[in-house]
Amino acid sequence: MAAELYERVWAVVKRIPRGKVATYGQIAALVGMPRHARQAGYALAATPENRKIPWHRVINAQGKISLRLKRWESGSDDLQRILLEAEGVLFDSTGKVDLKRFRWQPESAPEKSKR
DNA sequence: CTACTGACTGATC
DNA sequence: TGATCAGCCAGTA
Repeated sequence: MAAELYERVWAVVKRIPRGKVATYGQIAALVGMPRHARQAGYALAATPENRKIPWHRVINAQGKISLRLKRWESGSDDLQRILLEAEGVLFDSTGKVDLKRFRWQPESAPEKSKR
């Protein structure tokens, strides 16, 4: 079952150091799914609270909070954003994170060479 | 098996 | 910067 992949995703997410963030595509690639960003998101969506997973450190490639912003509970605008700011991740005027500075770059994921 | 939807991504306008 | 289009995979109806 894909549940194993989920656990793998969570494991990767847990490896994200405080004050850093990672994109879905990045996580997906780390777990062995180069083009499964969506599924990576699925895994995060299925992340059980009891797992203590810093899911808020996982954002989209645009450096913005995803979640399709469709069902945020009244009152809590951007919980994810608050949590990230609390860890040192800053957002710009457009509400985006400076991936150039806060993107988590795992050793196993050489992300050099200008794209 | 086909169709639709979904925490996405990258390119283009 | 922001919106739109198409591509990708998986789960569910």
